[in-house]
Amino acid sequence: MNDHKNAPSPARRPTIADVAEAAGVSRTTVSHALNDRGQVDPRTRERVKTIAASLGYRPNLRAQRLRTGRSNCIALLSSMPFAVAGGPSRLGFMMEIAATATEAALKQGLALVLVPPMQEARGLLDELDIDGAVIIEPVANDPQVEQLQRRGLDVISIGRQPAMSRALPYVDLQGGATGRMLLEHLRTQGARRIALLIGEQPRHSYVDVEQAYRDFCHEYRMDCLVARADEAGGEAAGARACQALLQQHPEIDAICAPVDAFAVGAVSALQSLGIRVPDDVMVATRYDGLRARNCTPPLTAVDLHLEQVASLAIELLFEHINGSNGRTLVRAPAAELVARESTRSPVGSRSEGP
Amino acid sequence: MNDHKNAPSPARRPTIADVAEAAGVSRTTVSHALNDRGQVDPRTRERVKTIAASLGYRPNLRAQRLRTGRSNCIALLSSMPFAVAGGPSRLGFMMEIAATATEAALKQGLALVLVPPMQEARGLLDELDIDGAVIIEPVANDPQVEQLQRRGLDVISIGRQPAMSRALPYVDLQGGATGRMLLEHLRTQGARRIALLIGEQPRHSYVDVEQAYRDFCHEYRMDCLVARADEAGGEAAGARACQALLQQHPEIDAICAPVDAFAVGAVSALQSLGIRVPDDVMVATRYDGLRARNCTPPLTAVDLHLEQVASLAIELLFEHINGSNGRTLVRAPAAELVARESTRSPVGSRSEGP
DNA sequence: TGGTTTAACCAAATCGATTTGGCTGGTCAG
DNA sequence: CTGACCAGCCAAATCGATTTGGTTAAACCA
Repeated sequence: MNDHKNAPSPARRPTIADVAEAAGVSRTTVSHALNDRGQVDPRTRERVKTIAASLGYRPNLRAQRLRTGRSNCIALLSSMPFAVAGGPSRLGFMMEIAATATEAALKQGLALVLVPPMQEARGLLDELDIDGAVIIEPVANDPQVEQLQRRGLDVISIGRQPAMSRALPYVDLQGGATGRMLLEHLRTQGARRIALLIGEQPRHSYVDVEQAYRDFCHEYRMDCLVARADEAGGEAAGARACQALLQQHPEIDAICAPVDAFAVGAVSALQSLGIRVPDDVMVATRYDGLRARNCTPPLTAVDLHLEQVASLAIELLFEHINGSNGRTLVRAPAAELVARESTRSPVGSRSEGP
Repeated sequence: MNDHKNAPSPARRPTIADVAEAAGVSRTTVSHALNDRGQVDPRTRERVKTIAASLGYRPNLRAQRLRTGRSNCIALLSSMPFAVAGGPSRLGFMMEIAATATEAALKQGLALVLVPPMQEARGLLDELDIDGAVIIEPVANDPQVEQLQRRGLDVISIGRQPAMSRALPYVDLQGGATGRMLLEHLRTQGARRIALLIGEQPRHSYVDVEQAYRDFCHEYRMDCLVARADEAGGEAAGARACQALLQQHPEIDAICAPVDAFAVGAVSALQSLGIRVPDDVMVATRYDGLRARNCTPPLTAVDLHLEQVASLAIELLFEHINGSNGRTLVRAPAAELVARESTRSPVGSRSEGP
């Protein structure tokens, strides 16, 4: 049972000590040789590398991490409840970003772990051995962000964290410009009394789009009609908010609802009230996901270029992990409108004659 | 600059030694007390726990992992090229499983890292500090599986690994039954000359569905028409295969294409040939994802209950990681047909009379 | 009383790397 | 010839936990 020096146990992975012995040098020299550090004779360096390779040596990651204090692992989280972030099919904003981010991360040698937006995850957040995190559209004073920062981790966000004295470094999604684009589109299509339906939470996209909306209303001398729904309520909350909105303001002829779940909820509320989309009321949303495309009618939305956004986010986080001189802001590529049936001008299908 | 014993540096996280000193016991006792191991006076145990909590002590994960040899981290991988697994929007089978699996994993205290199906990931697979992995529909002699097993990691698969003397433990997706269901549905809808379009790779779902198809053909005295396309080619490959198939066999009145990318490719090939779906040729697929639903016409597909499949997979892997007596097989819940326009019976729109 | 058992605790080894702070012996300037 | 300097190498400390193999004193038994 005893392992004698000259009877190496067959299954064990070779360690740096094995390489050192085989090469007839010290562990220090092996470490230096393999990592291209320190003063090592070039010939020795080569020899060590060859021997290490022939032994199939791979450094033990756990040991390396304990010593260096790095885990080469980052987390991706969203503070949106899954009712909005994922929906029944669990595919949405977060997953779309996750798919690209994980690729981008691996290219930098980082593994990406997914943290689902669920309550139980909170306790487990501290158990995660990570170097940093990307958080999607955090709210002001986001508890997850605070929890991560308390651990001294680098955190960056996709979409600015609103109302913070010192915001996280972030990828700017330019919510204002995107909102403006949707509103202009609705107006071009003929809408004159546009309402805004956003979430209650202090999220950058709501704040920015609301500002854009107010500016827009002011310019065109339109009444400001802002309704709010609770994100956790998902589509149903959107439907309720829409219903209340129409009761108070039956004159509305378009709804801009950046959250896709709210937009879809609004459509179903409209339809159950016998109001036609887009003929009577147009609907537009921001995130161009499964929901927007599968809606009847399909919803006009915005291509945010999430793939590039995700890559930029990983790059940004990487900068901050490696030295503290990373940028505090990266601009996402300009969003593009994807016009669909839900905002089609009622030409020809108009219910009233000229 | 020196840290004197009585001047604790402010930022440093407390270690087990700090707790030991504060409690006036040894590190051993602290470890035993906190982990409910060893012989420790119940009063001491309580006291240590209280002190640890008041100091905000959390064990260093990297140290724990080096010592215990566990990382509490698992990987999710797919051997399907992204052209099929994800597509342009990167949302698909893998991401749908990922979303649920990451939740299920966290509940077991495991972090889940996503490994995208890309070539560059191969080199990085060895850098991943994981206890085990879930692989989606591996092919026979899957290189990723081999790479993981060489490291001595536990690997389980979603969908049986075909043609292996000793298959991985797996969640049985029952490809045969699912295929049978699709074929029976097509027949019920009036199809009499059904072709099968599958991938070239030795994947369980192809093998099983092909077997089911051959049995089906035999029972109903139908000709066997099996076309194959290369997964890496995505929709285009499906379209080409479909085109070739119809040139040779213009009598075909239905196509069963388990891979959604192939099915969508087939539809576009049919349409460009002036063949109507479903009136002239019906199309059905297996994975009910974005592609199937967004296709015009929407494709009949199968609800595989991927959420439950993902949870079962995590459970299974967990069993194997904790002791070697895990089950070798778990059955997925029965799949359900989701009938859509692509297989609607041509009642009323029939081109030929009775 | 002498000997065995047991509860309670601890010092030191251990995991496998990196890093600090040396120690050599040779070269070169003064 | 002496001291400074440097290339090349190594022993030991270090990271922060867990685990092994004790020691001590009290309890128990014949």
